[in-house]
Amino acid sequence: MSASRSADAAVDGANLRRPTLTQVAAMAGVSLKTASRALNDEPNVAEATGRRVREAADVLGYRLNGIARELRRGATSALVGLISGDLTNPFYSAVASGIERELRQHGLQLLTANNDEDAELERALVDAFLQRRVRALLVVPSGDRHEYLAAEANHGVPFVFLDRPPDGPAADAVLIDNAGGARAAGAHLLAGGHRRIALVTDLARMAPQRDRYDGFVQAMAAGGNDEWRPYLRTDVHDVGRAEETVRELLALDPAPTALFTTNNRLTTGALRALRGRPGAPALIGFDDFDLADVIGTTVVAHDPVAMGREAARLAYERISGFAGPARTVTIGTTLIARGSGERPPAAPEE
Amino acid sequence: MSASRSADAAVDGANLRRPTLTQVAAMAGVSLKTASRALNDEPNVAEATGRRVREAADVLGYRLNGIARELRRGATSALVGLISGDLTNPFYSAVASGIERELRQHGLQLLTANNDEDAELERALVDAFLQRRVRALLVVPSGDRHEYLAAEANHGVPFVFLDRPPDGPAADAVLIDNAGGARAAGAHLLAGGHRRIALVTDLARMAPQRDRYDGFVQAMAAGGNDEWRPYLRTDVHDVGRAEETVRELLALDPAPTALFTTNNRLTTGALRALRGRPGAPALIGFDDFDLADVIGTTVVAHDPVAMGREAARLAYERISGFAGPARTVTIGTTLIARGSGERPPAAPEE
DNA sequence: GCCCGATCCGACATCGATGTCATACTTTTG
DNA sequence: CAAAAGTATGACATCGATGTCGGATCGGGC
Repeated sequence: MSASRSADAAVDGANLRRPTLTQVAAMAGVSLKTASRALNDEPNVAEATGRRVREAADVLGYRLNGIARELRRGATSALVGLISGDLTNPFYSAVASGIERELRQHGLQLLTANNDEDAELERALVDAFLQRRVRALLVVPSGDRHEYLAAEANHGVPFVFLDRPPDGPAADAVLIDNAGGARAAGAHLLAGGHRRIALVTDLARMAPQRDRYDGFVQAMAAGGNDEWRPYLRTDVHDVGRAEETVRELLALDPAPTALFTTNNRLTTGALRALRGRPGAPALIGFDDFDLADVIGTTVVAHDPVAMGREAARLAYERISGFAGPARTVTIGTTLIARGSGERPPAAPEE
Repeated sequence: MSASRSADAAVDGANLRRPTLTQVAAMAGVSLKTASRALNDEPNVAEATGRRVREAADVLGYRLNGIARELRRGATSALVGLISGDLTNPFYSAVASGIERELRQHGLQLLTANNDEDAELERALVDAFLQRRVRALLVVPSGDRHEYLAAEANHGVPFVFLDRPPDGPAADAVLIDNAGGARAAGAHLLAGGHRRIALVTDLARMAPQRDRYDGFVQAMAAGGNDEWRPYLRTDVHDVGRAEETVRELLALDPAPTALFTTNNRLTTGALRALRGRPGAPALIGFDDFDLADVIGTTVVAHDPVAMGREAARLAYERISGFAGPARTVTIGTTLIARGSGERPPAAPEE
């Protein structure tokens, strides 16, 4: 993850070297250390001396070299890394926003990277971040296999997992009550009189998806309903496929009278498929989204910004010295009825 | 923007010190330099020696100290900073995503910070980033006053402005064809037979808003329409206010037959106000958004991910040594008709 | 007129890596 | 077989800041 050769080569030509503290000191006619003292507002610097130093710094356009300072101060930066999926997914960007806000209060900076949902890349990113000496690392893991973190987890850099539990060593985590949310959705549809309920899920290798599946199944079992099984569709990963899948489901005979989509992407696909369709089935989506109120979509909502905030909080506590056992924070869900989930099953036949 | 005292104090207790190269060398029974050579795959290291060093590194859990390396290599990091508004706004997160993807190809890392639309904070962030020795700085300025960058712009760190032109020294910029897009929207509504067109804009201190206003006015002038003036509402900054404002507009007599909202937030507010309203006015929004197709909202679309990509490209060229004059890349807009902008004016009276 | 503590300042070591140069030991080569 | 060339290694300086410690200066108190 270091800069490519071509960049390294070119930079020398482009970046005029910035003035160093030594130069400032020279211009002010004082020693290096005195200049340092003056600019850091340390005590025991004569008024006049301080002024001279500050003036010199100003004239030269001096800017402290944070890299050198960090090295001297203990080789640990004020950075916290976040590795997640693409920020164009509002879930990830909301999480990032929550993290950033919380970190800022503690003078920490957020470094973001996209794992492209690729475990190999993710691993490389972790490595790069650790080399950068981040104070903590927040990860929304791409898949399930992250034992590779075991080697790191106990080496002093706190890890916090978001949305997916660590499967290897114990580590702090912030999770969503996936099963609970899905149970609520299932129960809500059953209560509405639905039996033929289609379940559309994303990749089963992602733990939250499995949990949502489980929750839904529990609700069905509790309601003594088995008619949903023919309408199960798993491992649907993008919006386009979701739209297609829902179209196919609607073409079945008998068609499902309700749909439960287990994340925002799938819900988007479903909404596209349902668009302008008379007698559309009921729909509940996991994850709230912008304008769901306008569209009238019933969702299982949770608070991704809070997730980020909590994760950052856990990380900060570790940074500050907390050494207790791994903790898990669970973010609750709320079913928000907006109409789509309350549509009754269509009359038996046409 | 350095870490707070409390954090600094606590860390010492928490972070076990990571092993240094010197320790690895000692364990392998070689000199510091030889260990360095071995781990960096430099030539002239005996096979057996290399193995011993790598083993020692492995056992100790050694991880190279990027901070020290950077200091030695030239005190310039592989980081690029982005200062923008809140990532929960999909516009900013899309921009960030485009930037991140482009940078990654060049081995650069993105450091993000939220300016909270506050000029003072923004300034502090710029300072913090420069101290961190970022290779380039991408900024979506909070306001118009950013002359404070003048001092920096010519000190070797390339600046790229996004969405708002630099008002001080010449610098690279990536802008949207705001006036053009707004003209198109205005013309589209006029062509649809509208005369009483409401214009709802965000804070006039933001250049893009002024440009969109100007474009709209040009379209009106070209169409010889003056009836829009009573329906102008400016400096509407959040979703709630936008919703309110639109409600008020609709209560007027005569009510406007069409609306043009000049960014995604305002459009969201308008959609809320219009929700379930029979005989709703036509609506065009600036900025495309998720599910606009489902809702059927006509928008002036552009590509924020491309904006990010272009900005990162400009920055990378500077980093690589390009020293030519400041460049401006303009991102085009497309009017996407989805229904809301094509609703005809209501019949004269009820 | 001398001692003492406070104040101001600077020389030097240090953080953890890499670059330069010197050196010991091999291997080629003429 | 001696000279030249090449390989493997280490000692030391260095990047730009901060921490330690000791020296100079100054004002007061006796």
